[in-house]
Amino acid sequence: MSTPDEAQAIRHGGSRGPARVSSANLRDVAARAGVSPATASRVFGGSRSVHVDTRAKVLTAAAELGYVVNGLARAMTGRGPGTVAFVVRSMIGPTFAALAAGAESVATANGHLLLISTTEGDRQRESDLIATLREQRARAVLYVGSTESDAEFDTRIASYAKNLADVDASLVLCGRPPVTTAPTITSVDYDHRAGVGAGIDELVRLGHTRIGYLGEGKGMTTAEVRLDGYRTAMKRHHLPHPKRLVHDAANSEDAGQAAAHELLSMADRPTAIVAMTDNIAVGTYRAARALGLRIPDDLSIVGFDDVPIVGDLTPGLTTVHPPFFEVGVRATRIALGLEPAENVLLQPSFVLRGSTAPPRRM
Amino acid sequence: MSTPDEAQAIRHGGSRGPARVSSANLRDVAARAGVSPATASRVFGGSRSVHVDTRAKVLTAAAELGYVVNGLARAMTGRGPGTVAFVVRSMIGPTFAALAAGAESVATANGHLLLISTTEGDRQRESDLIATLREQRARAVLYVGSTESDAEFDTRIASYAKNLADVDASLVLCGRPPVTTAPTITSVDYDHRAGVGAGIDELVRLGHTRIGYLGEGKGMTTAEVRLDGYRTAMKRHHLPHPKRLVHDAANSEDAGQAAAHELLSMADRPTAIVAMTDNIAVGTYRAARALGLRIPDDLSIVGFDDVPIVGDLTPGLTTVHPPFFEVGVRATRIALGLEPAENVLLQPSFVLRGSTAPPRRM
DNA sequence: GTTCTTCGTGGAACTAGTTTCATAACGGCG
DNA sequence: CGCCGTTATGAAACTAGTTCCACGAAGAAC
Repeated sequence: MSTPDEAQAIRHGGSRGPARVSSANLRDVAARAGVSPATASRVFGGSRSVHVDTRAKVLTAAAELGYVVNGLARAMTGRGPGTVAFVVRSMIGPTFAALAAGAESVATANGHLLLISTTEGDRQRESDLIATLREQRARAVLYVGSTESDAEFDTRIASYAKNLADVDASLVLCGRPPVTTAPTITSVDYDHRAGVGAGIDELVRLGHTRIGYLGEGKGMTTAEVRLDGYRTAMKRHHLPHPKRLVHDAANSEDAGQAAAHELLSMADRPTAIVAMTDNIAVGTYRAARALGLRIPDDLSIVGFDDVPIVGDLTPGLTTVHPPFFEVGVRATRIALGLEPAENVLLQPSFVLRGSTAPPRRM
Repeated sequence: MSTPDEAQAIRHGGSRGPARVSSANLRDVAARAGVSPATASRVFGGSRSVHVDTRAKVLTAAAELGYVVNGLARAMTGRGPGTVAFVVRSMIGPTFAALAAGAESVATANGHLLLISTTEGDRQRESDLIATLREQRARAVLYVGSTESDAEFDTRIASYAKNLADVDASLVLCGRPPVTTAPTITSVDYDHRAGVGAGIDELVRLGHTRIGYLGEGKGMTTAEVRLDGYRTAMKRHHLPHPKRLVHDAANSEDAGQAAAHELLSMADRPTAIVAMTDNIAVGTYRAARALGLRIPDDLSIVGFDDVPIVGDLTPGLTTVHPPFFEVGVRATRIALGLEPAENVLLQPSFVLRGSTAPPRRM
């Protein structure tokens, strides 16, 4: 049916298709160099005990054949770079990049590669992804960001952790609190409560007593913790924080604007607003403008995230700067076993700009 | 020296070290199910021709052993997800995320994984990275963003392309112009010249004749193309564009501020400034404020990149919105061979906001 | 009732490196 | 000069799946 020659032709000339017939392999190189595959392997594997002349012969043969070590085959034996996976809901958004950059720096420094995947909040996609990462023998998985705070999620993440542990991969939560029902899963987070608290401390210091809050109230971990930070701080200062002062707003400028408009339209509107995120704070700027309120004279605003450019708003937004890069670094270090797997809670810094001032009528 | 039992113990209990002894492999599963490895492979490989009963037996055995397909071994035979690599100078910065998101969406949709690596502008690191990606048999490499525009770079990128082609991987330039000396390397870019041109058209329409430019002038591809867009548009409108109107500024707010300060301190200062990037534009806002110039009354400003929040500055920044996501999508499609490998030049959109107005003294 | 398919399955040969174990050669030391 | 340790190397057995080829059995067509 096909002569050897034809077969040869097919092997090398095969037009397309998945017929990935990489040019030369280690055995070819070894043969051409007149050594055994074992010796050739030693040359590329970095073993010291290869005679210089032999090494030269192998290297020459490799160059002549255009040989490239097959990392996939190498990976099977545990050599070569491993992968660290960065699993996040969405790449768009300010918080992602710095966190990923931190993770990447550690991964790279340790000879690993960083895989980034988004779930888009889709459970199926998420679980397929974990399955794939398991199969690909990812060394570590960073599960990044806020998620639903319900029992179903807790079960899900616990099962991911277990599944990954089966293949010696670790799972680290990143930028979100630990899961109470699965305390063995390490979390590297920053102190949302302290961040919001710092904002409120400053507002109280300035003399504010009616301080509103805009943000999601339920369902997402980050949202809940930040709201709790508001309530806790208000309590600490013995200030009232009735439900009317807390309006629900998703993390977007438009949602923030709408919620702020409502909150600021009340007769006894607050003199200051703490926003769950800078996006919401920016929406609050818009609403305040639309209502003819001056910032910070008529309304003080505190944001959270310290998104770029936000300092150049008029006035610059007073906000909380989370240590995103550092979170990425620490999470990856823990995931790779470079430091003990203990929950980490990093401190954000408070960035005082122009959007906060004493209330007008004191 | 070691009895079979001890060996067994070592095999399974091996404390740490690289002794990645994953629990069960395909042969174990096959043995337990009483079938051949070939049949077991068919079950997991998705081949249709396996008897339902057999399939069930294999699946049961796999479950009992906690078997997880080894994607690394699978990858060797060309099956399983491939990887698309996203190579970028730095992850920090606004342009990166949307581009990566576009790339990821296409990669994921086609069953691939996205690897992200930064070079930090380090040649050694970059070339090591390409070598690694070659070894790992990445299917496609997206080389993202601006780079030095010198002959050395052209040589370098051409050699990357060749090296990658050796292992059937494609290289696509992404968000930067083609390399003239290596025309076989596909580029997916957006029209920087047209973007800057649209800004100048608008300024001219408003009556401006003295229009300055702030940005890097030489050395980086994106910078050169944008500056060229300025010069070309000015020429088209028969407007003077002497060197004095063009000040050098790196892509940062501080650099922009410094350069803008200089430019605006001239006696015959321009009535409008086109900034290479929004960062520089924000710096220009600062400089204008410091000099007591009102925007847009005393000075019109046009940015480039449409970074988030920039619309909420006072006034909102008129700028150019590049189709980052789409660039990522198209580049990945081309890199994966889903569309013909032809250079793509996408059109940015012009976003008219409040930082542009007629000059005061016309 | 025989031939022709088709289905299900196993054996063995692939994908490509790494590593253990054994052996040979060589130099140093007694 | 012989013994011992080191170095260099190869054969073969690993890492784990996939797939071609062949064979038997069952059902379908003639």
